[in-house]
Amino acid sequence: MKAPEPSQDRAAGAPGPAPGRRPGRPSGGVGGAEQRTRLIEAALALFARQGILDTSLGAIAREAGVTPAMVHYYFNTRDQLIDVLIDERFVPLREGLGDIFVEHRDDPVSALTALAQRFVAMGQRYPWFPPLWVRDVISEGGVLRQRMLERVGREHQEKAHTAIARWQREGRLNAALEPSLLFQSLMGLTLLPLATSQMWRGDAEKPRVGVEEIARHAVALITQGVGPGPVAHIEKD
Amino acid sequence: MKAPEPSQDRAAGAPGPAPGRRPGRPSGGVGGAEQRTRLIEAALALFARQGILDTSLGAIAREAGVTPAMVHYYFNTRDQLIDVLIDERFVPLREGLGDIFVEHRDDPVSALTALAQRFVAMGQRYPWFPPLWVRDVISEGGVLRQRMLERVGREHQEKAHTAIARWQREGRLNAALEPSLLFQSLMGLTLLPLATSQMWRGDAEKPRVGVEEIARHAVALITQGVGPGPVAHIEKD
Amino acid sequence: MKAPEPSQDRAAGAPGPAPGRRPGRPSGGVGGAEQRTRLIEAALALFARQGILDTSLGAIAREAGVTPAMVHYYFNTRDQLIDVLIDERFVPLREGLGDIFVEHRDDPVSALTALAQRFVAMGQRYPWFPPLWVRDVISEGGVLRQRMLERVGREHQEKAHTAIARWQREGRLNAALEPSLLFQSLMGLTLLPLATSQMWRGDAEKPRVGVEEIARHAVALITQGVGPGPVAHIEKD
Amino acid sequence: MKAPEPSQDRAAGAPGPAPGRRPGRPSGGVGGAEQRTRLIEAALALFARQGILDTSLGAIAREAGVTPAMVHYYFNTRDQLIDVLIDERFVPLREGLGDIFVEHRDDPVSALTALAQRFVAMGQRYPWFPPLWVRDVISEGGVLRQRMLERVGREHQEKAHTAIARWQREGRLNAALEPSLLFQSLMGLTLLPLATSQMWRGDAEKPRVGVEEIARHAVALITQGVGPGPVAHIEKD
DNA sequence: TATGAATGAGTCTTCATTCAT
DNA sequence: CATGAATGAAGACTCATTCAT
Repeated sequence: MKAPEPSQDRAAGAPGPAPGRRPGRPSGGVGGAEQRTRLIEAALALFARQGILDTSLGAIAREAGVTPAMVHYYFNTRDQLIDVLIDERFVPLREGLGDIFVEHRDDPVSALTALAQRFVAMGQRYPWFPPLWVRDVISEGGVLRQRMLERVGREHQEKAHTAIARWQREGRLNAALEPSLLFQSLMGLTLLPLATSQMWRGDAEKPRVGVEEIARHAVALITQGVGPGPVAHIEKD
Repeated sequence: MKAPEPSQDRAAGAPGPAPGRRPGRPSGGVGGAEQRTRLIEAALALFARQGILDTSLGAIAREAGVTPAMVHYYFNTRDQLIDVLIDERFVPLREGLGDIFVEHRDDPVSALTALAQRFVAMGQRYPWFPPLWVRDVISEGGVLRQRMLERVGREHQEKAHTAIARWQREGRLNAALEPSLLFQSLMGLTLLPLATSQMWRGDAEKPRVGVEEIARHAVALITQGVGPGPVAHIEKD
Repeated sequence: MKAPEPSQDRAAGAPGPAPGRRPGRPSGGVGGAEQRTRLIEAALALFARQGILDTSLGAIAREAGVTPAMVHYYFNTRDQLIDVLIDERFVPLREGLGDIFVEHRDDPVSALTALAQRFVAMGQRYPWFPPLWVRDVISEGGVLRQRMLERVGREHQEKAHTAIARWQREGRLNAALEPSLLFQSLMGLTLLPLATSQMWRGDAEKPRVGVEEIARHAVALITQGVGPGPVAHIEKD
Repeated sequence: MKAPEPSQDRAAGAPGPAPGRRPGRPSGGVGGAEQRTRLIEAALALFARQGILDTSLGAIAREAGVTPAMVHYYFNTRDQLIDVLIDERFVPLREGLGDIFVEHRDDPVSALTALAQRFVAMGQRYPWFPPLWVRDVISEGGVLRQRMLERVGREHQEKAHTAIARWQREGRLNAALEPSLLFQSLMGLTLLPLATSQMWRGDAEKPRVGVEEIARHAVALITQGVGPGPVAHIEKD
């Protein structure tokens, strides 16, 4: 209960000596900021592996080698931890994404190709990204989905849609595509296989399909479709 | 986890005898098998909405209008409920999928097109499928992923890979594609947007992108790629 | 975390046989409503002894010989338990209180005397009442204070004030008294000593001042004041 | 306990390094004794507002603008802080109280009147006193109750009882009163309304009943009782 | 003098599961 | 066939306290 402030029966429970230091690094200093980073990374790793909702703070603490109370010490609440993750790790990922549209303003195919390659590179560099994107960003009810929208808005998406629609009107892009789906398709073609392959886990067996293959496959699909490609053109000619 | 925000479901009527007398008719028979079906469907709906791990048996019972103990009565354990779901709902979905490869043996493009359309149709008919596929089948650590593999194996996939590779050798399919990724790409292009659009929820406002658009977009992408298409080329010529 | 619905890592933790029945009455039936009553009474006893905020649900459960989870089974949350207490135990206490004003409409002194005696009787019959009144009703920030106001409102108080003010105008009541304080004074003169004396605890040593003395003292004070009383009048005469 | 409602204090700035850099000046010296006094006063204010058991050391530190560790630095443990409060703030309040009995040795009515006025004055000067008296001194199980008894004993009370009893034997005081209750009655008539009125809180809206009214009411009640007073009687004659 | 870091214990709450009826 | 009662385990969060710096 405790309308404004907690703690009960406190008088009853004597302080207790609690002499035996048990877990974690009892002392020997790690440095505050360092510990915080360690926790953030542990959280990202576990969130990617198990999903956000299904990862307990205790699990994160264990992964980082500290007590669960430490997680609260640094982030106060689970929600705030997630907010930190979004602000410090997710939001920065978007950086420079818009530039691609600007640079390749007149060549949509190369723009989308660059975008696909960028996604793959991101997924390789930040292995937690693809799984989290799949599970907690695009899934309805995904934890990050709502928060990202709150924090970041739809601006970026809208811009992309506009650019795509323009290209279509100019006859530079397959007019049968749905502007609002293309972006997602690109991410799906790249991040989905990255999320599935366990390559980002240290202990996994050698994966059959590597980052290279994923990038090549995605680019091939978006540039040429599944058909036999240039050959077909030649034949047509 | 469980933030301090009051759980919506809890408010609706908790397990205890507390206030609301609880739903369902206490007696008056519904018929065993019927009840079982009702529970399975409630489970699918909730699993799709919230993810499997984040749906409690109590929530399922509430959704179906019975007591939590009933769920145990019919399925014994949580794990067994999931197994039932896989056997009775997921596995059947695969049925007839192989036929497409046979029917379109000599025309891979139309085969893949048919496949894409099939996925969209499946997603439309079984609205729980796309979200569950995204969250719990392809996501690493997804609950269904491991079990599906145990129960179903990779046979199907292997067969598809073989067919695709053959088409590539025969020059009928873009050779730059990765056989083991193509199938997943197809599903991604169709199920991903289906999972994201809330169209499967009855109470959602009219979505901007409907099933039609998703199918058309996917087909356009796989058949022609993002480029302006052969027609444009011809015109250019 | 868990936006709408809880439970995490559940998959990881196997059910476990939990063979050893430990506390409580493992079985042997107590009957639902009976248990509920038992819990309410345990709660009242502890709340009276330690205050509401400082009594943990665990303590209540222990007092009633059940697991803490049982408390939630019957009351869902702490707040709801308190609401039940208010509705089922506190509110009924007020019953018939207004009648006193009606019965003694023309004799304020006997009305207030009756009121004082009524308070003492209430405190004797429901030993949890005086301590709870002192700690959680009149104390600012007291848990019951706010809730009682929400549920019951000030109606009763207002009525009493009006009656008192009328008596004063009619010259039947000491005009120097403050109408809005008189009611509280009466309760203070009766419930305060009842709250302090531990007589309501079974294990206390024989108290020096019993219920009788408290009632007599309060009545004497309000009817005659501290002065030597009738004697003075006689002398005056 | 601690209901799900977000603790107001927590929002203000939790212990962790989380977001808000924390209050106070990190360095720049305030002077030890000064700091100690500030803490004592913060503690008194919060204890009065929320009760002793329900005020965390962290809340006190925050109120005083220092780190929670500082509280320990100055007082070692929670219990010792309370002891300091008793010794330095509560015990001194008693000072000079006995003199009243001596001064008005032969006029009990004016002695008790003076006493009542003294209580009101104390409550006005030390606004933390009435709430703490109600909640933590008179309430059974109140934190201060036991400690006060240990540190101060019943001496004072006994003396008062003796004086009162003597007056009664001498026919100067209403013989129907209970000596051991009179003192408490006096405090109840004065401190109780003082504790209830939020006047001691700076931000409260103008209270209807001020210190003046409380004093007048208490004096009127103890000197004349609730009846219309001797005057009325005389008139009747 | 002062504080950041860290922890163990405790609180409320939820949930899967069991069992007697 | 169905359910109410009950429980153990776990999770998030708070807090008093310690300690090295």
